[in-house]
Amino acid sequence: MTSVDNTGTQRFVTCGELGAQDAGQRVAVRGWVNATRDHGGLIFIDVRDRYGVTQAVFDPRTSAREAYESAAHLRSEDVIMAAGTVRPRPAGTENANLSTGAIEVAADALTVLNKSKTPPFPLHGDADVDEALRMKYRYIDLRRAPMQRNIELRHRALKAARDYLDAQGFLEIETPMLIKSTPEGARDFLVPSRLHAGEFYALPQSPQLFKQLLMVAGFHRYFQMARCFRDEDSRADRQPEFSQIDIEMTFPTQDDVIAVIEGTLAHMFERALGTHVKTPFVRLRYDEALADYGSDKPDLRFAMKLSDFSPAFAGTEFKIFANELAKGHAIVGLVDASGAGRSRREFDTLVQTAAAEWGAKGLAWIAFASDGVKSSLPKAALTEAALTQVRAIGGAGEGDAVFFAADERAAAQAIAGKLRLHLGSERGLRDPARFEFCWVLDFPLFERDPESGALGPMHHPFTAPAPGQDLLTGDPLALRAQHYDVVLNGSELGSGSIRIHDPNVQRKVFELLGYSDEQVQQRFGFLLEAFAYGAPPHGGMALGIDRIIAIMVGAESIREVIAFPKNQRFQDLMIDAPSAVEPQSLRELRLRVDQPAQPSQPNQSRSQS
RNA sequence: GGCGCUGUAGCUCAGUUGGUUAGAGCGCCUGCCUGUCACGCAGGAGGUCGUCGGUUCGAGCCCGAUCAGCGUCGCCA
Repeated sequence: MTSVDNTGTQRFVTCGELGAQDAGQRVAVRGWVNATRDHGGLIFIDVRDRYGVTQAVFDPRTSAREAYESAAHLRSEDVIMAAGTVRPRPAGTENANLSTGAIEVAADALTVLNKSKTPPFPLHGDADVDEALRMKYRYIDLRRAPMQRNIELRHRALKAARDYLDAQGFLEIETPMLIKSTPEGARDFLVPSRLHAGEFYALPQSPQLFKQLLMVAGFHRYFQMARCFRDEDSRADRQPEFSQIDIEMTFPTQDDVIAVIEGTLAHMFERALGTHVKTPFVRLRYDEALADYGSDKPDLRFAMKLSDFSPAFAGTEFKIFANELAKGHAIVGLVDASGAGRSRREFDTLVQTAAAEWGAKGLAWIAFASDGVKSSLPKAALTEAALTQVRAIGGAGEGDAVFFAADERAAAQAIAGKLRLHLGSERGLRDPARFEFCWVLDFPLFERDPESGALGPMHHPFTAPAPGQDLLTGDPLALRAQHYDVVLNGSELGSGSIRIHDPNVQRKVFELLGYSDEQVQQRFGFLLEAFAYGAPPHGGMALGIDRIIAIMVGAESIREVIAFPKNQRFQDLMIDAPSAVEPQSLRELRLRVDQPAQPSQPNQSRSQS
């Protein structure tokens, strides 16, 4: 092993910075062995770091003998330092795929800083490696170029958001992680207190109450890159801990908050991606979003709006539709342009998908084919008047197909909305490189739990009702909120609202939600107390960082943009968490576990050592 | 918690109707190779077919259970 000389005549450089202008310079590169090409004579070593790849060449005629022999034994992922002279590559051997492809380092010295075992999976190439294996060796997975890109882009985007918000007068303020558990909303992660045996902290589901108190405290404009924790059952693309850009401001109108969020997002996309985002974003009312797109987070990358076909079938004697309409339900559908050419089998598959995956009771269709009208519906439904109206309502012509879901209006819209997304994907209309933002406004203040029938907050119980409504008379479900969602490509990026600052209004809302005075006092007493000491009007928003970055980089999963994510069962396969603790720890906490300790066996089937 | 898919070499995957010694590409090891760049060529090693049980003369393949991973729904103010 040859040491790099320490004469100070060499310059340490990254693997991405050398170019033709550096020819003749004496340099040392440090990094990982990306690939080796041993020609028996010449040995090429690709050295990799975050910045790129640089080719080092060892030549038996010019390199020190020790260095040359050492180079012959290099393997993937060894960590080395190679020193030598930068020279242009011989004509015709330049590599246009590398930023440093015009030059190479004619290496005469080599230090092996650390050998590597053979990595458990290849670092280059596009092979789809088992995600559990990637997670167990996340530090290796993160060396791969796409992951390095994702993590760096995340940094750039968050830096852009910080810079923008700072320039707008927002202060970044941290809020506590050990807080009080409240039974509303998602399940809390609990942290036992040793000093107060039998009592627990909760990890925050969001800094919601603290940011409101910061407004009461007069900080005017607050933001935080906040970590949030929710102990819910796992689901696709959900992490037990996730990050939000949490924002709150004093004396805002809804438009003020919207302008700040639009500016923040536009700045993030501009600085991290180089993508110009048009502002202001399109605004949709909640009812309008549901009616046109069957979703409160519409994907506006394509049109294909839904229509209400109820009038077309109002006069027909087809029992199923007639019964639904008699119950006040709706027949919601959409036109599948040029869809009449689908085979019977394709139609059947769609109908089955609708039933199995979207919870549809049924899905009817009419195809206006060139050789006549075909349909899953019986003749009773297909009167000339009905067909004429279907064409008129949907704007359907020959060659088109029309789908219909008959159900309660909200359910029919939801099914048609899912079909819309399905057809959009099928037709390649959901281009991940396009970014279509919108706002959804005028949400209801409350929603009814379909099972318990109880009234619950649509957003959270601190959301202010729209002005000019009487809270105490009339249907609470008809009340509108000053609540707004920002949506990108069919994903909700964030939710916000103008908050209630009047303790009397807050009490009325709690009352409508059915909270008893004792419950309110116990859970939110400190908030009402604070509001009694001069609470300014305030409002804000929280943006889901992981989702935003995932959409920016076109990743399918937020796990691709989180350095150390947990798996679908919320385990960390690398450090093996969660895991049992020492009995002594439990004794100190005065806890007894009501379940025999499971011997920890993470990743059993794949475990190597 | 429900449902679905998957589990074969270090990695990605084949494996026919249940039938002799379970294969390929990449990786790994050895040798050759002086302009390659995921170098090339030759040879070699490497397997509890996730686990347990059952059916069978015989199971990678069929049946049951179980574990694990992923997807999806409930749930997530």
